[in-house]
Amino acid sequence: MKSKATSFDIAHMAGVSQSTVSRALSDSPLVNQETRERIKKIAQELNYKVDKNASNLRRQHSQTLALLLFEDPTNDDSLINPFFISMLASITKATATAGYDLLVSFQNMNDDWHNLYEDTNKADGLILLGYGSYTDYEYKLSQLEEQGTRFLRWGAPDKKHPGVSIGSDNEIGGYLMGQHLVSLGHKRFAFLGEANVGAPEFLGRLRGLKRAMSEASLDTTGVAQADAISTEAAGFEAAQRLMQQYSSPSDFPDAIFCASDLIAMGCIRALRSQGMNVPEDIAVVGYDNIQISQFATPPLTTVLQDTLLAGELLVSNLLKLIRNETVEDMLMKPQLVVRESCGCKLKP
Amino acid sequence: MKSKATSFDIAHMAGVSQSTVSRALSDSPLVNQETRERIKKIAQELNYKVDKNASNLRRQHSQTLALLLFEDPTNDDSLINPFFISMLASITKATATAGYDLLVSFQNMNDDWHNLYEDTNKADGLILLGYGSYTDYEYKLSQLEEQGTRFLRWGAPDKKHPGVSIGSDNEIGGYLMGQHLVSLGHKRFAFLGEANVGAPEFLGRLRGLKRAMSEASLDTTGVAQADAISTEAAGFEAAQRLMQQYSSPSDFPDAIFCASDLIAMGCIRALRSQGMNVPEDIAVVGYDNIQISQFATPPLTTVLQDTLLAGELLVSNLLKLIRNETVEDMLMKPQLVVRESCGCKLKP
DNA sequence: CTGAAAGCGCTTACAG
DNA sequence: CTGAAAGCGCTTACAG
Repeated sequence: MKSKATSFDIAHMAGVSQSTVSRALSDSPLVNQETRERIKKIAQELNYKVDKNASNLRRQHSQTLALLLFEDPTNDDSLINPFFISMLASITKATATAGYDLLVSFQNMNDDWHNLYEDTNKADGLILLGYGSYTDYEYKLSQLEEQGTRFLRWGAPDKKHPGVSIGSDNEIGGYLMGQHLVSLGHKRFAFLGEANVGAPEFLGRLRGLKRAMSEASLDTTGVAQADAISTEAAGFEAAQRLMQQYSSPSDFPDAIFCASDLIAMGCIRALRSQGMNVPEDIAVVGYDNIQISQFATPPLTTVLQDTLLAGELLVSNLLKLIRNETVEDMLMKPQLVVRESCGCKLKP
Repeated sequence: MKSKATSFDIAHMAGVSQSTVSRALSDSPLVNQETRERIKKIAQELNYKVDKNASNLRRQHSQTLALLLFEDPTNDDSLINPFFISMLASITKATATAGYDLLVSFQNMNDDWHNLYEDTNKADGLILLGYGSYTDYEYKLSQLEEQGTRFLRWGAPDKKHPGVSIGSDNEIGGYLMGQHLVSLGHKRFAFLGEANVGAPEFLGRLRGLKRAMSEASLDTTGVAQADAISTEAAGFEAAQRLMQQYSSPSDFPDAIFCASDLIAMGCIRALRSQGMNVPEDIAVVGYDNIQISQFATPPLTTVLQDTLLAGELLVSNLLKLIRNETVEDMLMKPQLVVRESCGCKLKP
């Protein structure tokens, strides 16, 4: 294993100075075309690559972005939210397209965050990706801001929090779903998913549902609800708890709006285990349009968030921040995906 | 945004030399305890962090690992194999535990691989994670080896390929499943999944199945097969093609061994759409034990690969390689997970 | 235990 | 268009 070539080796072989090698390899117009080509050929033969540590140190930036994934602490590793995975994939892609590298780290919100990368000049900027409220972490966010760290947050814009955020409009998502459900003739609803300030996404979806109900002159006070984090198992349990709230099956809701597809799948399993059929006896819908939702039985009616676009926006806006351009909060509009679990094939 | 503090700033404030600051911060025993504490306190107040670029440049290593994920080119981003996701999570965790950072990149096997990180000193070693054969990439692997790049490959050990690999024993996995299926009384089998040299994992699973059949004196020549990559959609189509191979339903196999859980889920959907019930009419089993397999209808009998352990082994062995220790190929033993889709609740 | 100094491999003013 | 030189912020022999 021979030690790696440096720009001095190339310079020596090409009979030029090291500065010229550096310029040639970075395609500086300052260097003679013929010289440039000669240098590049030698570099290739030696399999020379610019040392990023040296280059970054000198240029004072790292040409890499860091992604901090905050998973619900109750989840174990195997249960990474599929929605995050799509985001991970699209962020990775967008980062590479922009010529940056990506450092990935799964963080616990309660962790020390020592590895914030930007502190150590390992990354030029941070993307924070997690469900839930950032309320508990305001101090950390303020600290980031104070240090001049460039970061972007996935989630609902919230003027109370430091930093810029890009998110999907959950209220509209819930509203679109509510409208559809109402148009199908459903009148009594239940909501499965945490509905508290710690889960602003879910809360927004519920709010949208209620708005659609109000517009259809339905009474929103009777919407039953049971807490669930975004897992299949939590959805299963929440559905069981929900059912116990009703004294008799005749009181059951027409439709259950689940705050995520994973919850919806657990809900359907719970209903089935009680002998109920979806959507014949009761409609169940989800949110996220995760990969398997279309293959569920029945295929899930859900709300799609454009993760591809989201990843691109996150990356391009972080890059803007790094270039010291101003960036505004953004809210993306989600889209309804109608399949079978809402009962639309049966009731209209 | 004030510019970041350097070790010289700390030194100035502490009234010591910069060397001492550097030593104190790296917990060198050479520095006086009281001095060390004073320096550390100042560093914390200034929110000082060692510049990794400078440190890495000086120490000639980056304290980071790179993960190159090779996805089946036919898949789009949203369809990342769930098995890979578990591996990603466990590798991330193991890397962090070892005090390293992780660079992640989704690569197309056909790409140029310019970002190999190790070339550019951005990473100390590489983990290659992908399904399928490395045959087409032997040249690139040799090149890696030639350059002295430390890398480890997930997959079946293959003496023909350069580098060390860590993998799961697919032949044993298939064998365990085959044994179980045979013990349940199934006699005629089909296999869903690519069975060619380009898919050594799948091939190994099929081989294991056939070994179990042979041991039970079943004729292995009659095992029907249809190609499928590891997606639900491919499983669906493959199952349809498979069924067309039989002239009448009475010829149908007793059990279909799918090369992955995703394929199995597609297969079940296809059978169901033809009016067949799983496992009453036909048993279907998968491989991987992905998250949703336990929630499928029916819950999937499958083979579990310990991704947590796999991630840890990949990281710890790569670290050994980096320390110039010798590392041997490893094969992990998979485990049978019996649920309902094999018909075990019904036939025994 | 501490400090002065060299040097990791680049990029980029500065001078020609 | 090219080269000599400075310097990015560290770590670590070397000398005391």
